[in-house]
Amino acid sequence: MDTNEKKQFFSEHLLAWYRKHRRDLPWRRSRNPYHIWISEVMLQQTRVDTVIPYFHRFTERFPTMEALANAPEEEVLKLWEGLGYYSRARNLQGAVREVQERYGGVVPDTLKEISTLKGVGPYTAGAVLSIAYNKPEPAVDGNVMRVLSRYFLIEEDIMKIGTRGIMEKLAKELIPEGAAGDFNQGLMELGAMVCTPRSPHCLTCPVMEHCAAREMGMEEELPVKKKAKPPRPEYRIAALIEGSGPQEGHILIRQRPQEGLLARMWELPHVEVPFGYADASGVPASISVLTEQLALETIGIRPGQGFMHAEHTFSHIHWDMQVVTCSLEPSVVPSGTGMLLPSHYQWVNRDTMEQYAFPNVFLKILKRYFSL
DNA sequence: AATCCGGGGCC
DNA sequence: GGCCCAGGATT
Repeated sequence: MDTNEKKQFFSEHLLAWYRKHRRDLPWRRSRNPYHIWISEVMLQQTRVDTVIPYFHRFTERFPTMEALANAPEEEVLKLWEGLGYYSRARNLQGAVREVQERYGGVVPDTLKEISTLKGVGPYTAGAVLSIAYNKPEPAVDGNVMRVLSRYFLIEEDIMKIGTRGIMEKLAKELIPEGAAGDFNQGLMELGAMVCTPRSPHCLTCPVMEHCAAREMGMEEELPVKKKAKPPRPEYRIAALIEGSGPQEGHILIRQRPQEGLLARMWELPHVEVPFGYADASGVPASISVLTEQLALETIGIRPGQGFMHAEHTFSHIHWDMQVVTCSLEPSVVPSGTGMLLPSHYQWVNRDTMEQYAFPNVFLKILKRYFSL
């Protein structure tokens, strides 16, 4: 059997398998390019089970591009809370506004145009074009690279930028006439359900007969993937600043800067401390770093007790955080300005905190504090 | 080409 | 508790 026959076998059997075994997912009930676009952005780096409830809430609140375009950014961020990679949400809203203004409210159906939109890279472009418009464009994600690397025994490192190009060329050749959407979804469905990273279910695979990796007994060794660098550790101390008087029952939170890590999300005031300050015995030393830093922002605090320890891993940073309760102490701040709250600070209680978008690590701390 | 961006599941 | 998964933007 030559290469072309293997390709044809693959395309035919995969397509038939998908049409029989496809999962009934919310976004597969829609032909709305906007809804399909939302699902593809949410599905970047995020598994199906996690995305489903977010997709329902998001499309219910923003059923049309007009609704999303006109919404305040904080509300979009709040609906994205917990999903991570928050620039996806900001880019999506920006791109939808662009579609409203530049494309008359219609998601573009050409590779050139759709690729100019914020947050729409080669994968998302191919996915939306093929699924929403049935255009014969490849949509190569991690699932697809795993499936193709195994079936065709491709041993290039999939973390390399050039490997994706090889995969896209191959994936495009495989698309059956008039069935781009189903075929691309089938490729991803196979990767998710059968051709899994570990312990692939080869015995139920529709293309096992001609899978090169399977023939060689190499299915577990593929795809080849260079290991990522471990995240660098950062030691931090965070303050649960408890209000008194009119602010009884409230905690002070602040909004992060416009750019960078967790941009514009809300958080507990906290500072990075040097290594060695933040372990259990080092808490007293790190507290003074916290007090001094907040004093510079005109927030005077008197540290209280350790409340909890929290860890959070990003792809490139690991936060190791001690959380302490504090009370306000205006006298810590020189020149008596301590009672004026900087505008990016805000008091919240267990009810009003619902209005602000927090990264998961702070959400956990606040929920425990308020016994939610 | 390398780094910056979250968060969750599996064993 | 350690390992794996991984698109897009930026530099």
